[in-house]
Amino acid sequence: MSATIRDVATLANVSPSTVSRVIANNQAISLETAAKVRGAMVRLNYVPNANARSLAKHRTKTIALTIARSAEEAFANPFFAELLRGIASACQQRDYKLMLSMSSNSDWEVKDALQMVKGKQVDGLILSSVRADDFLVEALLAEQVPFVLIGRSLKHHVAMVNNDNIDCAIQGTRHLVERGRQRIAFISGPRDLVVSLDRIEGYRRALRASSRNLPELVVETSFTTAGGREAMARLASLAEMPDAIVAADDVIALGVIHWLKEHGFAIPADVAVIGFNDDPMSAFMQPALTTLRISTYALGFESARMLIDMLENQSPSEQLVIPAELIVRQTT
Amino acid sequence: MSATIRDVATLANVSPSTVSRVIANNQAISLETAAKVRGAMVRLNYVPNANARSLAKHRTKTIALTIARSAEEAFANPFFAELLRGIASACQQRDYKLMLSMSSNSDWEVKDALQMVKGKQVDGLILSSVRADDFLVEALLAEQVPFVLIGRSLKHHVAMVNNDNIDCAIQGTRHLVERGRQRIAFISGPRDLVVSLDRIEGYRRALRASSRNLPELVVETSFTTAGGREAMARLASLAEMPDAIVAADDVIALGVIHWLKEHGFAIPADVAVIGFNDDPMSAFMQPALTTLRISTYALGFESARMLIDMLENQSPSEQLVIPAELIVRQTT
DNA sequence: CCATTCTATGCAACCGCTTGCATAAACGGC
DNA sequence: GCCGTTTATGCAAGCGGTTGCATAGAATGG
Repeated sequence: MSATIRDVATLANVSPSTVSRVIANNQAISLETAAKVRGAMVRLNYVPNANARSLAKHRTKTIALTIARSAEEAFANPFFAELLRGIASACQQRDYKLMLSMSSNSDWEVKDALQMVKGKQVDGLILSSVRADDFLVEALLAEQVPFVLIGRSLKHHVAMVNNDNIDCAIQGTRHLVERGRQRIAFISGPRDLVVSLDRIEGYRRALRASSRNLPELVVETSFTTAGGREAMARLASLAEMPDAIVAADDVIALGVIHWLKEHGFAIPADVAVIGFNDDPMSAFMQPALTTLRISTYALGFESARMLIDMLENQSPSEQLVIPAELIVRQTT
Repeated sequence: MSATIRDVATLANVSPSTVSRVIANNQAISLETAAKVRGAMVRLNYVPNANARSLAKHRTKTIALTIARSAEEAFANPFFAELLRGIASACQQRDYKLMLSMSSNSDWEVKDALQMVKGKQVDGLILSSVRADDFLVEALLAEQVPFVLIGRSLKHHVAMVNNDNIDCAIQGTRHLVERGRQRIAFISGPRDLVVSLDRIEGYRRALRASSRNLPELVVETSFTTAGGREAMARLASLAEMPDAIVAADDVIALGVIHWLKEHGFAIPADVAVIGFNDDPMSAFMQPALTTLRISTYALGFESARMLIDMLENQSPSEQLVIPAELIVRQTT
């Protein structure tokens, strides 16, 4: 077994409390004693037991990210990789550990998240991909668990970091309207996610605002490349094919582009395409994808920072909106 | 504060030990008592404190994945996303939690990993991207920490799951040789990684085996798209430009292709390209990328499974090699 | 019917660290 | 030189579980 605080105490000829105070950088401890104890710690290669510490202090310095999809699917989308990058980076800066929780079904998700927090494995949660009917949010609120949302809740005022997805969709759609497109279709992600509802809403508003009486055309699919292909195929089988697509995600857009190329359509001449996220690959596609850069990394970084702030200073929960930007490239 | 085992005990009119035994599914407890206790647990919404439990049992049911790059870079490459997918899935199956540790510099990496294990936050580690001079492996070995490697160690016999990277590179290179290419260059990832050394080795062997006396041409870059572009630019500035590229990673290959298209080279007519990994995007690139499918997901899944097996049965450490497959698409 | 074994449960020590309170020594003021 | 502060450290009771050992009562056997 590894050395305990008692071993250190014995070696340094002090009491365990003193060692504990040295660890905590308590000012009451004299410099000589502290030095003596530190010496003993390195000599014994001592590392404090985090469990014992958490048990006594009621804090773990660990947060968890919950991803509300099955492990099988979650990371197929680069969005999560980017998000994680941002979160990990903030954790590193603040000396927090990061746990991951993924689950496919909603019950399991709630159970797992609650267990981690109530079981005192983590101090708080970051929730990604918020559903419209969010049981988890309600459960966490009921249990007074500190958490921050990536996205926004339809019903509750909670800490969150989000994009203005309605506005994003307006920007993207308006861009196509301005390019003179006549049949602008929207390919949405799953409609049980708030982000999907918001983007659909923005799309609709932009069309209505256009004063050109453009038809609304919304289809739903999953946030995958395959989903994009399939949705595009459905749209293409319509009486009149769209001449522009707003895809709710870059990977969907990738699928769309792939389908279009395979079937001999020119982009953007025949069909213009616009995506969401500005995934790292999007600049490198052929043709390079016009997209809404939502700063996924910042979303992740800020959510972790906010959560840790809440945990440490009990500072009030914020509502942060990360600005997005339309990146015009070759597909429009 | 949430309910403790004592609260449950009081409510159920038994001792804490009995409750503990019910939690552990101890057979000695009578069915009635167990039912009574379970009733009390749900009534109190009881969740055992994982810290107290770990402290007493010396086990956490948590493992960590260490990623030996800075948080900033690690997830730019879809390889890690796929890997994580596999690991998370195995953890879910076996009811383990997953922690993440990322670090840019080697000292920090060792410190962080050791701290997690010696601090009893996790029971074992999965190490990704093994360096040639692996301090971490040696440190872990010295401390008798359970771990499994993704990749292989040059110096130590340890639990690992790997591809036969030498063979992969041979397959890929031979494929180009057979297509009659004359100047086959290899773009490697950082040479301090074992995987890089192995792939270079395979490339060399394949060329030598070709009996056509083909020149060896190796350049090094990072595992990024930008790295691929830059490396290709370097190769193109040579007296004689290569007519085939083996890229040690699909994202590198993507950068190569991008550079080639921009500069008006036809693929594969002028230059053939082959990658490694079969990232999800690779099938969808234009032209679709020929690549070695190394089953990244399986790599992750198996490594977690193996680690948990070791942890639970003290079963001997295995050495697993995941087969790879050459996927021929349009770039060769 | 009593001794013996078995079954189900309780007691209490322990896992390793933190922290409120107590205290001895050092200090300062008069 | 005495007393009230201040300073540095120790004591011991937690934090919330687990588990070896003891034991009361039930079951078994002769």
